[in-house]
Amino acid sequence: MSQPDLAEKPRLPLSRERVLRAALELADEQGIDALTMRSLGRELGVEAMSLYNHVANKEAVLDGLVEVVMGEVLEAVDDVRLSSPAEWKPVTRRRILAAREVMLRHRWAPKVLESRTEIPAVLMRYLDGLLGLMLQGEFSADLAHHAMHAFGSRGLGFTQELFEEDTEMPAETVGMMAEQMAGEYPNLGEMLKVVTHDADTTLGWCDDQFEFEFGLDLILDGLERLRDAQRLT
Amino acid sequence: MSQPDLAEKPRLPLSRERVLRAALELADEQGIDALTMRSLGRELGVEAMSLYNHVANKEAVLDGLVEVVMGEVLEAVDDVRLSSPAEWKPVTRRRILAAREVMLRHRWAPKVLESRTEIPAVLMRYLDGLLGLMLQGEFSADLAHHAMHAFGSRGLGFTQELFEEDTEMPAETVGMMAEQMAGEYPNLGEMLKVVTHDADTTLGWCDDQFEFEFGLDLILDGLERLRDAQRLT
DNA sequence: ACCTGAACACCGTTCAAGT
DNA sequence: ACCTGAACACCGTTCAAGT
Repeated sequence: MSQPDLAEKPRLPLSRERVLRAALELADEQGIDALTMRSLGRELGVEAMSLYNHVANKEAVLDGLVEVVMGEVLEAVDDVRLSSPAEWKPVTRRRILAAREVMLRHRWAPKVLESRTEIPAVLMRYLDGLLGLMLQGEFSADLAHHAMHAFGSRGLGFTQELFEEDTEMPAETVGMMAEQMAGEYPNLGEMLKVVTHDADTTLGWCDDQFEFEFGLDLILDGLERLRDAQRLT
Repeated sequence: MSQPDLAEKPRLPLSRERVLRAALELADEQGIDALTMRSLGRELGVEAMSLYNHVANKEAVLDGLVEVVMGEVLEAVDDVRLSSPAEWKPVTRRRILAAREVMLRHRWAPKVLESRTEIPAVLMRYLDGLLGLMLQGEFSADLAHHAMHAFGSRGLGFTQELFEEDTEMPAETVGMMAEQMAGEYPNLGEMLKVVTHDADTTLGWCDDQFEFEFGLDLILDGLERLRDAQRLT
Protein backbone atom coordinates (compact mmCIF):
# COMPACT_ATOMS: atom_id res chain seq x y z
CA MET A 1 0.00 0.00 0.00
CA SER A 2 1.56 3.22 -1.13
CA GLN A 3 -1.25 5.20 0.45
CA PRO A 4 -0.36 7.25 3.50
CA ASP A 5 -1.56 5.35 6.53
CA LEU A 6 -4.99 6.89 7.03
CA ALA A 7 -6.38 3.79 8.63
CA GLU A 8 -3.52 3.17 11.02
CA LYS A 9 -3.50 4.49 14.53
CA PRO A 10 -2.09 8.00 14.63
CA ARG A 11 0.79 6.44 16.56
CA LEU A 12 1.81 9.61 18.30
CA PRO A 13 5.52 10.05 18.14
CA LEU A 14 7.83 8.89 20.87
CA SER A 15 9.16 11.43 23.32
CA ARG A 16 10.92 11.55 26.65
CA GLU A 17 7.54 12.25 28.21
CA ARG A 18 5.90 9.18 26.75
CA VAL A 19 8.86 6.99 27.60
CA LEU A 20 8.75 8.06 31.23
CA ARG A 21 5.00 7.66 31.47
CA ALA A 22 5.26 4.12 30.13
CA ALA A 23 8.14 3.37 32.49
CA LEU A 24 6.14 4.58 35.47
CA GLU A 25 3.19 2.44 34.53
CA LEU A 26 5.38 -0.60 34.01
CA ALA A 27 7.13 -0.17 37.34
CA ASP A 28 3.89 0.41 39.22
CA GLU A 29 2.18 -2.61 37.72
CA GLN A 30 4.94 -5.15 37.38
CA GLY A 31 7.69 -3.97 39.67
CA ILE A 32 10.99 -2.30 38.96
CA ASP A 33 12.72 -5.53 37.92
CA ALA A 34 10.27 -5.89 35.06
CA LEU A 35 11.42 -2.57 33.70
CA THR A 36 14.03 -3.27 31.04
CA MET A 37 14.77 -1.31 27.91
CA ARG A 38 13.29 -4.14 25.90
CA SER A 39 10.08 -4.41 27.90
CA LEU A 40 9.74 -0.66 27.85
CA GLY A 41 10.07 -0.67 24.07
CA ARG A 42 7.47 -3.41 23.79
CA GLU A 43 5.08 -1.37 25.93
CA LEU A 44 5.44 1.48 23.46
CA GLY A 45 5.24 -0.69 20.36
CA VAL A 46 8.79 0.06 19.39
CA GLU A 47 12.19 -1.56 19.39
CA ALA A 48 14.29 -1.06 22.50
CA MET A 49 16.90 0.78 20.50
CA SER A 50 14.48 3.53 19.54
CA LEU A 51 14.36 4.63 23.15
CA TYR A 52 17.92 5.85 22.90
CA ASN A 53 16.73 8.66 20.67
CA HIS A 54 14.88 10.15 23.63
CA VAL A 55 16.84 9.14 26.71
CA ALA A 56 20.56 8.75 27.08
CA ASN A 57 20.38 5.31 28.66
CA LYS A 58 18.59 3.29 31.31
CA GLU A 59 20.03 5.33 34.17
CA ALA A 60 18.43 8.40 32.57
CA VAL A 61 15.08 6.59 32.62
CA LEU A 62 15.50 5.91 36.34
CA ASP A 63 16.52 9.52 36.92
CA GLY A 64 13.35 10.51 35.11
CA LEU A 65 11.25 8.25 37.32
CA VAL A 66 12.72 9.90 40.39
CA GLU A 67 11.78 13.27 38.97
CA VAL A 68 8.22 12.15 38.39
CA VAL A 69 7.79 10.65 41.84
CA MET A 70 9.42 13.53 43.66
CA GLY A 71 7.27 15.83 41.56
CA GLU A 72 4.21 14.12 42.98
CA VAL A 73 5.63 14.53 46.46
CA LEU A 74 6.35 18.22 45.99
CA GLU A 75 2.84 18.71 44.68
CA ALA A 76 1.39 16.96 47.72
CA VAL A 77 3.23 19.17 50.20
CA ASP A 78 3.38 22.66 48.81
CA ASP A 79 2.14 24.35 51.99
CA VAL A 80 5.29 25.95 53.27
CA ARG A 81 4.84 29.06 55.34
CA LEU A 82 4.19 28.56 59.01
CA SER A 83 1.99 31.15 60.63
CA SER A 84 3.83 30.53 63.89
CA PRO A 85 6.90 28.55 64.98
CA ALA A 86 4.69 26.43 67.21
CA GLU A 87 3.13 24.94 64.10
CA TRP A 88 6.39 23.28 63.22
CA LYS A 89 5.62 19.86 64.58
CA PRO A 90 2.16 19.17 63.14
CA VAL A 91 3.05 20.67 59.77
CA THR A 92 6.24 18.64 59.49
CA ARG A 93 4.37 15.54 60.51
CA ARG A 94 1.69 16.09 57.89
CA ARG A 95 4.26 16.78 55.21
CA ILE A 96 6.17 13.58 55.86
CA LEU A 97 3.02 11.49 55.94
CA ALA A 98 1.92 13.05 52.67
CA ALA A 99 5.25 12.09 51.13
CA ARG A 100 4.70 8.60 52.47
CA GLU A 101 1.41 8.27 50.64
CA VAL A 102 3.17 8.93 47.37
CA MET A 103 5.84 6.37 48.21
CA LEU A 104 3.18 3.78 48.96
CA ARG A 105 1.70 4.35 45.52
CA HIS A 106 5.14 3.68 44.01
CA ARG A 107 6.65 0.92 46.06
CA TRP A 108 9.74 0.73 43.91
CA ALA A 109 10.59 4.39 44.51
CA PRO A 110 12.80 3.96 47.61
CA LYS A 111 14.99 1.44 45.86
CA VAL A 112 15.40 3.62 42.78
CA LEU A 113 16.01 6.72 44.86
CA GLU A 114 18.69 4.89 46.77
CA SER A 115 20.39 3.74 43.59
CA ARG A 116 21.10 7.26 42.28
CA THR A 117 24.74 8.21 42.37
CA GLU A 118 24.11 11.96 42.30
CA ILE A 119 21.60 13.70 44.52
CA PRO A 120 18.66 14.48 42.26
CA ALA A 121 17.74 18.17 42.16
CA VAL A 122 14.12 17.37 42.99
CA LEU A 123 15.27 15.64 46.14
CA MET A 124 17.34 18.66 47.09
CA ARG A 125 14.26 20.79 46.62
CA TYR A 126 12.25 18.57 48.92
CA LEU A 127 14.95 18.49 51.57
CA ASP A 128 15.30 22.23 51.34
CA GLY A 129 11.60 22.57 52.06
CA LEU A 130 11.79 20.24 55.03
CA LEU A 131 14.77 22.14 56.37
CA GLY A 132 12.84 25.36 55.86
CA LEU A 133 10.16 24.13 58.21
CA MET A 134 12.75 23.47 60.89
CA LEU A 135 14.30 26.89 60.56
CA GLN A 136 10.88 28.49 60.74
CA GLY A 137 10.32 26.36 63.81
CA GLU A 138 13.25 28.15 65.39
CA PHE A 139 15.75 25.37 65.27
CA SER A 140 19.34 26.53 65.12
CA ALA A 141 21.08 25.81 61.82
CA ASP A 142 23.26 23.27 63.57
CA LEU A 143 20.43 21.38 65.20
CA ALA A 144 18.38 21.50 62.01
CA HIS A 145 21.32 19.93 60.23
CA HIS A 146 21.52 17.05 62.65
CA ALA A 147 17.77 16.69 62.49
CA MET A 148 17.86 16.18 58.74
CA HIS A 149 20.32 13.34 59.23
CA ALA A 150 18.24 11.90 62.04
CA PHE A 151 15.20 11.79 59.76
CA GLY A 152 17.12 10.08 57.03
CA SER A 153 14.78 8.32 54.66
CA ARG A 154 11.96 8.76 57.18
CA GLY A 155 11.83 12.38 56.10
CA LEU A 156 10.76 11.10 52.71
CA GLY A 157 8.16 8.80 54.12
CA PHE A 158 9.81 5.42 54.15
CA THR A 159 12.10 3.26 56.25
CA GLN A 160 14.56 0.63 55.26
CA GLU A 161 12.54 -2.55 55.37
CA LEU A 162 14.54 -5.33 56.91
CA PHE A 163 11.85 -7.83 56.17
CA GLU A 164 9.08 -7.68 53.64
CA GLU A 165 5.66 -6.71 54.79
CA ASP A 166 4.14 -10.02 55.72
CA THR A 167 0.69 -10.94 54.67
CA GLU A 168 -2.01 -10.32 57.23
CA MET A 169 -2.41 -13.19 59.63
CA PRO A 170 -5.08 -14.05 62.15
CA ALA A 171 -3.93 -13.66 65.74
CA GLU A 172 -4.12 -17.43 66.26
CA THR A 173 -1.61 -18.14 63.55
CA VAL A 174 0.76 -15.63 65.05
CA GLY A 175 0.27 -17.32 68.40
CA MET A 176 1.28 -20.65 66.95
CA MET A 177 4.29 -19.11 65.30
CA ALA A 178 5.25 -17.74 68.68
CA GLU A 179 5.29 -21.23 70.16
CA GLN A 180 7.47 -22.50 67.35
CA MET A 181 9.81 -19.59 67.52
CA ALA A 182 10.28 -19.64 71.26
CA GLY A 183 12.87 -22.40 70.95
CA GLU A 184 15.32 -20.61 68.74
CA TYR A 185 14.41 -17.04 69.50
CA PRO A 186 13.29 -16.88 73.12
CA ASN A 187 12.78 -13.13 73.31
CA LEU A 188 10.88 -12.85 70.06
CA GLY A 189 8.80 -15.80 71.14
CA GLU A 190 7.93 -14.24 74.44
CA MET A 191 7.15 -10.90 72.89
CA LEU A 192 4.85 -12.44 70.33
CA LYS A 193 3.02 -14.38 73.01
CA VAL A 194 2.28 -11.27 75.04
CA VAL A 195 1.52 -9.01 72.11
CA THR A 196 -0.99 -11.42 70.63
CA HIS A 197 -2.72 -12.20 73.94
CA ASP A 198 -3.46 -8.66 74.95
CA ALA A 199 -6.51 -7.67 72.98
CA ASP A 200 -6.15 -4.01 73.82
CA THR A 201 -2.64 -3.91 72.55
CA THR A 202 -1.66 -2.74 69.09
CA LEU A 203 -3.84 -4.72 66.78
CA GLY A 204 -2.78 -8.14 65.57
CA TRP A 205 0.68 -7.99 64.20
CA CYS A 206 2.92 -5.35 62.65
CA ASP A 207 0.90 -2.50 61.21
CA ASP A 208 3.43 -0.70 59.06
CA GLN A 209 1.66 2.62 59.07
CA PHE A 210 1.33 2.58 62.85
CA GLU A 211 4.98 1.66 63.28
CA PHE A 212 6.07 4.36 60.87
CA GLU A 213 4.15 7.01 62.78
CA PHE A 214 5.44 5.70 66.08
CA GLY A 215 9.03 6.09 64.94
CA LEU A 216 8.34 9.45 63.36
CA ASP A 217 6.74 10.82 66.52
CA LEU A 218 9.61 9.52 68.60
CA ILE A 219 11.98 11.60 66.50
CA LEU A 220 9.76 14.68 66.31
CA ASP A 221 9.28 14.68 70.07
CA GLY A 222 12.98 14.25 70.65
CA LEU A 223 13.88 17.07 68.31
CA GLU A 224 11.35 19.42 69.84
CA ARG A 225 12.82 18.74 73.25
CA LEU A 226 16.32 19.47 72.02
CA ARG A 227 15.15 22.69 70.42
CA ASP A 228 13.51 23.86 73.62
CA ALA A 229 16.62 23.02 75.61
CA GLN A 230 18.76 24.93 73.14
CA ARG A 231 16.50 27.98 73.39
CA LEU A 232 17.14 28.31 77.11
CA THR A 233 20.89 28.62 76.74
CA MET B 1 53.49 -35.36 31.30
CA SER B 2 51.90 -38.48 32.65
CA GLN B 3 53.50 -37.91 36.04
CA PRO B 4 51.20 -37.00 38.89
CA ASP B 5 51.45 -33.27 39.49
CA LEU B 6 54.07 -33.15 42.21
CA ALA B 7 55.30 -29.73 41.23
CA GLU B 8 51.90 -28.07 40.93
CA LYS B 9 50.33 -26.13 43.75
CA PRO B 10 48.43 -28.43 46.07
CA ARG B 11 45.30 -26.64 44.80
CA LEU B 12 43.16 -27.39 47.81
CA PRO B 13 39.73 -28.52 46.75
CA LEU B 14 36.83 -26.13 46.37
CA SER B 15 34.25 -25.95 49.13
CA ARG B 16 31.39 -23.74 50.22
CA GLU B 17 33.77 -22.28 52.79
CA ARG B 18 36.39 -21.32 50.24
CA VAL B 19 33.78 -19.94 47.86
CA LEU B 20 32.34 -17.68 50.54
CA ARG B 21 35.74 -16.52 51.71
CA ALA B 22 36.68 -15.55 48.16
CA ALA B 23 33.32 -13.82 47.68
CA LEU B 24 33.81 -11.81 50.86
CA GLU B 25 37.25 -10.72 49.77
CA LEU B 26 36.04 -9.76 46.33
CA ALA B 27 33.12 -7.74 47.67
CA ASP B 28 35.28 -5.97 50.25
CA GLU B 29 37.94 -5.04 47.76
CA GLN B 30 36.04 -4.36 44.57
CA GLY B 31 32.47 -3.78 45.65
CA ILE B 32 29.41 -5.97 45.40
CA ASP B 33 28.82 -5.24 41.71
CA ALA B 34 32.17 -6.79 40.89
CA LEU B 35 31.00 -10.04 42.42
CA THR B 36 29.75 -12.23 39.60
CA MET B 37 29.84 -15.98 39.31
CA ARG B 38 32.45 -15.62 36.63
CA SER B 39 34.70 -13.25 38.58
CA LEU B 40 34.32 -15.44 41.63
CA GLY B 41 35.40 -18.44 39.63
CA ARG B 42 38.37 -16.55 38.26
CA GLU B 43 39.40 -15.62 41.81
CA LEU B 44 39.45 -19.29 42.69
CA GLY B 45 41.17 -20.40 39.50
CA VAL B 46 38.17 -22.33 38.33
CA GLU B 47 35.34 -22.04 35.81
CA ALA B 48 32.20 -20.30 37.00
CA MET B 49 30.22 -23.48 36.53
CA SER B 50 32.26 -25.35 39.08
CA LEU B 51 30.84 -23.13 41.79
CA TYR B 52 27.46 -24.73 41.32
CA ASN B 53 28.84 -27.90 42.87
CA HIS B 54 29.15 -26.09 46.18
CA VAL B 55 26.43 -23.45 46.20
CA ALA B 56 22.97 -23.66 44.71
CA ASN B 57 23.20 -20.37 42.85
CA LYS B 58 24.24 -16.75 43.24
CA GLU B 59 21.51 -15.99 45.75
CA ALA B 60 22.96 -18.72 47.94
CA VAL B 61 26.33 -16.97 47.77
CA LEU B 62 24.72 -13.74 48.93
CA ASP B 63 22.89 -15.60 51.69
CA GLY B 64 26.25 -16.97 52.73
CA LEU B 65 27.79 -13.50 52.81
CA VAL B 66 24.99 -12.35 55.10
CA GLU B 67 25.75 -15.26 57.39
CA VAL B 68 29.41 -14.37 57.51
CA VAL B 69 28.81 -10.68 58.22
CA MET B 70 26.12 -11.27 60.80
CA GLY B 71 28.41 -13.86 62.33
CA GLU B 72 31.01 -11.14 62.81
CA VAL B 73 28.35 -8.93 64.34
CA LEU B 74 27.17 -11.60 66.76
CA GLU B 75 30.75 -12.23 67.76
CA ALA B 76 31.28 -8.54 68.44
CA VAL B 77 28.28 -8.25 70.75
CA ASP B 78 28.00 -11.43 72.77
CA ASP B 79 27.64 -9.65 76.10
CA VAL B 80 23.99 -10.20 76.86
CA ARG B 81 23.01 -10.31 80.50
CA LEU B 82 22.36 -7.01 82.16
CA SER B 83 23.24 -6.83 85.81
CA SER B 84 20.50 -4.26 86.27
CA PRO B 85 17.68 -2.84 84.13
CA ALA B 86 19.28 0.58 84.36
CA GLU B 87 22.16 -0.69 82.24
CA TRP B 88 19.82 -1.05 79.28
CA LYS B 89 20.69 2.18 77.55
CA PRO B 90 24.50 2.13 77.56
CA VAL B 91 24.65 -1.57 76.74
CA THR B 92 22.23 -1.22 73.83
CA ARG B 93 24.15 1.76 72.58
CA ARG B 94 27.45 -0.09 72.71
CA ARG B 95 25.95 -3.09 70.97
CA ILE B 96 24.60 -1.09 68.09
CA LEU B 97 27.83 0.82 67.63
CA ALA B 98 29.73 -2.46 67.63
CA ALA B 99 27.45 -3.75 64.89
CA ARG B 100 28.12 -0.54 63.01
CA GLU B 101 31.85 -1.15 63.06
CA VAL B 102 31.33 -4.44 61.30
CA MET B 103 29.08 -2.79 58.73
CA LEU B 104 31.71 -0.16 58.03
CA ARG B 105 34.19 -2.93 57.31
CA HIS B 106 31.76 -4.37 54.76
CA ARG B 107 30.15 -1.44 53.07
CA TRP B 108 28.15 -3.61 50.71
CA ALA B 109 26.47 -5.46 53.59
CA PRO B 110 23.41 -3.20 53.98
CA LYS B 111 22.52 -3.53 50.32
CA VAL B 112 22.87 -7.30 50.35
CA LEU B 113 20.96 -7.61 53.61
CA GLU B 114 18.17 -5.55 52.14
CA SER B 115 18.00 -7.70 49.04
CA ARG B 116 17.18 -10.94 50.91
CA THR B 117 13.64 -12.13 50.36
CA GLU B 118 13.54 -14.26 53.50
CA ILE B 119 14.67 -13.05 56.90
CA PRO B 120 18.04 -14.71 57.46
CA ALA B 121 18.21 -16.79 60.65
CA VAL B 122 21.36 -14.97 61.76
CA LEU B 123 19.48 -11.70 61.53
CA MET B 124 16.68 -13.12 63.63
CA ARG B 125 19.24 -14.16 66.20
CA TYR B 126 20.64 -10.65 66.33
CA LEU B 127 17.22 -9.05 66.59
CA ASP B 128 16.27 -11.50 69.29
CA GLY B 129 19.31 -10.40 71.26
CA LEU B 130 18.50 -6.73 70.84
CA LEU B 131 14.94 -7.38 71.91
CA GLY B 132 16.25 -9.29 74.90
CA LEU B 133 18.07 -6.20 76.09
CA MET B 134 14.86 -4.21 75.94
CA LEU B 135 12.91 -6.78 77.89
CA GLN B 136 15.64 -6.91 80.52
CA GLY B 137 15.44 -3.13 80.55
CA GLU B 138 11.83 -3.53 81.69
CA PHE B 139 10.16 -2.46 78.51
CA SER B 140 6.72 -3.96 78.02
CA ALA B 141 6.48 -6.47 75.19
CA ASP B 142 4.33 -4.03 73.27
CA LEU B 143 6.69 -1.08 73.62
CA ALA B 144 9.68 -3.26 72.88
CA HIS B 145 7.98 -4.32 69.68
CA HIS B 146 7.46 -0.75 68.54
CA ALA B 147 11.00 0.06 69.56
CA MET B 148 12.38 -2.60 67.26
CA HIS B 149 10.52 -1.04 64.38
CA ALA B 150 11.66 2.43 65.40
CA PHE B 151 15.27 1.28 65.30
CA GLY B 152 14.85 -0.24 61.88
CA SER B 153 18.20 -0.60 60.18
CA ARG B 154 19.76 1.66 62.82
CA GLY B 155 19.57 -1.28 65.18
CA LEU B 156 22.03 -3.00 62.88
CA GLY B 157 24.33 -0.02 62.73
CA PHE B 158 23.47 1.66 59.48
CA THR B 159 21.03 4.12 57.99
CA GLN B 160 19.68 4.42 54.51
CA GLU B 161 22.08 6.77 52.84
CA LEU B 162 20.24 9.23 50.66
CA PHE B 163 23.44 10.60 49.33
CA GLU B 164 26.85 9.07 49.21
CA GLU B 165 29.36 10.05 51.79
CA ASP B 166 31.05 13.02 50.22
CA THR B 167 34.76 13.40 50.27
CA GLU B 168 36.15 15.60 53.00
CA MET B 169 36.16 19.24 52.09
CA PRO B 170 37.85 22.23 53.63
CA ALA B 171 35.41 24.61 55.30
CA GLU B 172 36.12 27.27 52.68
CA THR B 173 34.94 25.06 49.83
CA VAL B 174 31.75 24.31 51.68
CA GLY B 175 31.31 28.03 52.21
CA MET B 176 31.57 28.65 48.48
CA MET B 177 29.13 25.87 47.77
CA ALA B 178 26.77 27.54 50.16
CA GLU B 179 26.86 30.75 48.14
CA GLN B 180 26.16 28.87 44.95
CA MET B 181 23.40 26.83 46.45
CA ALA B 182 21.61 29.71 48.10
CA GLY B 183 19.88 30.60 44.84
CA GLU B 184 18.10 27.33 44.25
CA TYR B 185 17.98 26.01 47.77
CA PRO B 186 17.65 28.98 50.10
CA ASN B 187 17.33 27.02 53.34
CA LEU B 188 20.18 24.68 52.63
CA GLY B 189 22.26 27.66 51.61
CA GLU B 190 21.53 29.50 54.80
CA MET B 191 22.17 26.47 56.95
CA LEU B 192 25.50 25.81 55.30
CA LYS B 193 26.55 29.39 55.79
CA VAL B 194 25.88 29.31 59.51
CA VAL B 195 27.22 25.82 60.12
CA THR B 196 30.51 26.56 58.41
CA HIS B 197 31.01 29.96 60.06
CA ASP B 198 30.63 28.83 63.63
CA ALA B 199 33.93 27.31 64.55
CA ASP B 200 32.61 25.77 67.74
CA THR B 201 29.84 24.01 65.89
CA THR B 202 30.01 20.43 64.74
CA LEU B 203 33.20 20.17 62.82
CA GLY B 204 33.38 21.00 59.14
CA TRP B 205 30.69 19.18 57.30
CA CYS B 206 28.68 15.99 57.77
CA ASP B 207 30.50 13.57 60.04
CA ASP B 208 28.65 10.34 59.45
CA GLN B 209 29.62 8.74 62.71
CA PHE B 210 28.54 11.79 64.68
CA GLU B 211 25.22 11.96 62.83
CA PHE B 212 24.61 8.28 63.37
CA GLU B 213 25.14 8.60 67.10
CA PHE B 214 23.02 11.71 67.23
CA GLY B 215 20.09 9.89 65.65
CA LEU B 216 20.65 6.83 67.77
CA ASP B 217 20.68 8.79 71.00
CA LEU B 218 17.56 10.64 69.96
CA ILE B 219 15.77 7.30 69.68
CA LEU B 220 17.27 5.79 72.81
CA ASP B 221 16.33 8.85 74.87
CA GLY B 222 12.82 8.82 73.45
CA LEU B 223 12.33 5.16 74.18
CA GLU B 224 13.62 5.47 77.72
CA ARG B 225 11.18 8.26 78.33
CA LEU B 226 8.29 6.19 77.02
CA ARG B 227 9.32 3.27 79.18
CA ASP B 228 9.43 5.41 82.29
CA ALA B 229 6.02 6.88 81.48
CA GLN B 230 4.62 3.41 80.97
CA ARG B 231 5.98 2.25 84.31
CA LEU B 232 3.97 4.84 86.21
CA THR B 233 0.64 3.66 84.87
C1' DA C 1 32.42 -36.88 42.65
C1' DC C 2 33.92 -32.92 40.71
C1' DC C 3 35.10 -29.88 36.79
C1' DT C 4 34.54 -28.15 31.94
C1' DG C 5 32.89 -26.28 27.29
C1' DA C 6 29.31 -25.10 24.71
C1' DA C 7 25.03 -23.28 24.78
C1' DC C 8 20.70 -20.74 26.19
C1' DA C 9 17.98 -16.90 27.59
C1' DC C 10 18.40 -12.80 29.21
C1' DC C 11 20.61 -7.89 29.94
C1' DG C 12 22.31 -2.79 28.25
C1' DT C 13 24.23 -0.74 24.46
C1' DT C 14 26.71 0.38 19.67
C1' DC C 15 26.55 1.03 15.01
C1' DA C 16 25.71 0.85 10.29
C1' DA C 17 21.83 0.72 7.58
C1' DG C 18 17.40 1.90 6.32
C1' DT C 19 13.24 5.48 5.65
C1' DA D 1 15.34 13.07 12.21
C1' DC D 2 13.91 8.94 13.80
C1' DC D 3 13.60 3.86 13.80
C1' DT D 4 15.51 -0.90 12.96
C1' DG D 5 18.32 -5.35 12.73
C1' DA D 6 22.29 -7.41 13.67
C1' DA D 7 25.81 -7.62 16.72
C1' DC D 8 28.75 -7.18 21.00
C1' DA D 9 29.99 -7.78 25.71
C1' DC D 10 28.24 -8.97 29.58
C1' DC D 11 25.00 -11.69 33.02
C1' DG D 12 23.12 -16.34 35.57
C1' DT D 13 22.35 -20.90 34.62
C1' DT D 14 21.64 -25.81 32.25
C1' DC D 15 23.37 -29.82 30.51
C1' DA D 16 25.88 -33.27 28.32
C1' DA D 17 30.44 -34.54 28.27
C1' DG D 18 34.74 -35.39 30.15
C1' DT D 19 38.11 -37.17 34.14
